[in-house]
Amino acid sequence: MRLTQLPLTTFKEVPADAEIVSHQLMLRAGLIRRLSSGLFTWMPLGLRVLRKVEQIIREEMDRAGALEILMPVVQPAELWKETGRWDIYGDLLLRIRDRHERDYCFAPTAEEVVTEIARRELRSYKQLPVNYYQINTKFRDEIRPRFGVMRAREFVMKDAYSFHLDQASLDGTYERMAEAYTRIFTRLGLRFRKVDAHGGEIGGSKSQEFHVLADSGEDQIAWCEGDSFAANVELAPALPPRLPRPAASATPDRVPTPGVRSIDDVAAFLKIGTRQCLKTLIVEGNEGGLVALCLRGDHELNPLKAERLAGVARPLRMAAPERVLAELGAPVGSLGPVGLTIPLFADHSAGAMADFACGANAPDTHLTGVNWQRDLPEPATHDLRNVEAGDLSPGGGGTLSIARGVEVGHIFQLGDKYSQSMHATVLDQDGKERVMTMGCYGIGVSRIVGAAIEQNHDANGIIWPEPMSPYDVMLIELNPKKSESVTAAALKLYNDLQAAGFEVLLDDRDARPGVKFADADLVGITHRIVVGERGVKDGKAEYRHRPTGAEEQTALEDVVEFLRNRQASAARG
RNA sequence: CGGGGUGUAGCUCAGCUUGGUAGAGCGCUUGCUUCGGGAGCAAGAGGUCGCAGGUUCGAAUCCUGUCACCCCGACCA
Repeated sequence: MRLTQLPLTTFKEVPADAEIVSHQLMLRAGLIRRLSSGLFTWMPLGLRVLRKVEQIIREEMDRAGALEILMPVVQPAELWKETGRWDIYGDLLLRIRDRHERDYCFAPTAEEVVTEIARRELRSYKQLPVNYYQINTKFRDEIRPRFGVMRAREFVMKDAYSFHLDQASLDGTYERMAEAYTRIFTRLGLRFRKVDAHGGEIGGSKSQEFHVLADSGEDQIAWCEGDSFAANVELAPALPPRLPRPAASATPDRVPTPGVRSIDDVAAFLKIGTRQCLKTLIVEGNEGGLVALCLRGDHELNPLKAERLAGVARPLRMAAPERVLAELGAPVGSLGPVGLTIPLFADHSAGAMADFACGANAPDTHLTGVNWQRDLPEPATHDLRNVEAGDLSPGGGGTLSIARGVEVGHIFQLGDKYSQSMHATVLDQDGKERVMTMGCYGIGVSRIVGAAIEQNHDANGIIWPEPMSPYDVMLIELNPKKSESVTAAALKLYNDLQAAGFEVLLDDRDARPGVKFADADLVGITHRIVVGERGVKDGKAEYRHRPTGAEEQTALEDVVEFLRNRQASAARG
């Protein structure tokens, strides 16, 4: 493709409504254009990237034995009513009505439709297992779309659904999908991690997520180098401290702390570390009352863990500050476990504290030198906090590392949640009707494009992992109007490279060199070849590798060979 | 949906407090000079100031309503 034929509009300035780099760069490089909140047009260059991602996914899904189908994006309400999700799914589901006043929705996912297909098509255990997949548009009416393509309302997802007679078969396909995903993200050239996850609202039991590592990621994941432990921080168990609680040594004291509220304030005011402070959080109980949760001051509450406690409301809700003040007689900033009459749960680490500071349950007052057992009853301890870097791994192999990630893939074992309610059955060996068991496997295709940029960019622009690069080669001819020999050399290279199977983007615009270089960096194509008067005189072209910035000269007639070697060495890794 | 903020040229923004008939930089068009990391000069095109009401002799500016977008929270590929 010649740039004179492709109207590429790039921006020097950062669009005001884009917050994260990937969104900014995608807009600046002309990959996408926003139509409306959470709705984007994929422009020619962006679409090429999206298609490359799709293709790799398609190849690996096919290799893993999955069957590609294409389901409607508009789905009838009746199916969703069968599983009950018409009512449960809520406002995320975009509902529409046709001319006959019949209800439909725009697919946020396709369990219902695929289960409908399966119950019609699959009759015998001999046909199982079957794994259907599609790469298709989804719509979720997110409360707050943001981060460009990373959380759009309309997006491209690869969704797969497998059907089995028994758990063993499901386990097998689940593992094959985990392997396929690992191959996909490896082939895409992304740094990623597979972690244990919780199933969310889709239901089911076993579930793992694939995260592209990026500092801007919304999720935190924890893993241990020394063992196989890897989990979303939501799920990672925090082990009780190894050392027993130190003996009480301080004498209890009551300290006026006017205006001191947060743990940081308390620690600073008392001139102690936040880990010497105990924080008391009040959440709603499941029978209308309140429940207290105690954590070490430097720890963070894990809501998922807390809502599993007996007596705690699900989902977890923090108690309103007014209610806390009214029922406990102290504002949120001055609470502590001493003398509390509501049910109390302490995190393991909180239970291991000695001589700690905490609120006194009186306005603007704190206690210091407090000790369990001596000053208040021994608490029931549970795992209530998020793990932190340096915590012991539950796998026993050492300590945990923590990083941020963007969730780009999620695999689940669904069990019979959908097949049961939709009565998707086959006959088994004994001629008995059996409800199939299911797995489902998603990849956020369009999100991968954003995540890849989050992970791979510099001050000048995007740095595509080679497999995602919209073109193989960015060919730049410098000052085309000035020198016919340059134009001729560039054109010959353009044709030769294409004949050799390379996808080439030729910058034949009548623009200044600086503009071309800047655009090339912004767009981020892996290999760049410059043909200019200087080099052409000596029969040379100049090569530059976008990811490393490494430059080399090569004879014009050797460029094809040169790039072949480059690609080969990249493929070897 | 709750809280905060913004809507002025394709993009980034100024002008609004104190009403007087629309601006800058980048981009775009044309010409000349330039030409190896976002050129210079000159001449242009381009905006019913988000929309609708209201106040006023007069509204981008003040008032009311409305819509859109962005940020913070719960959700997720």
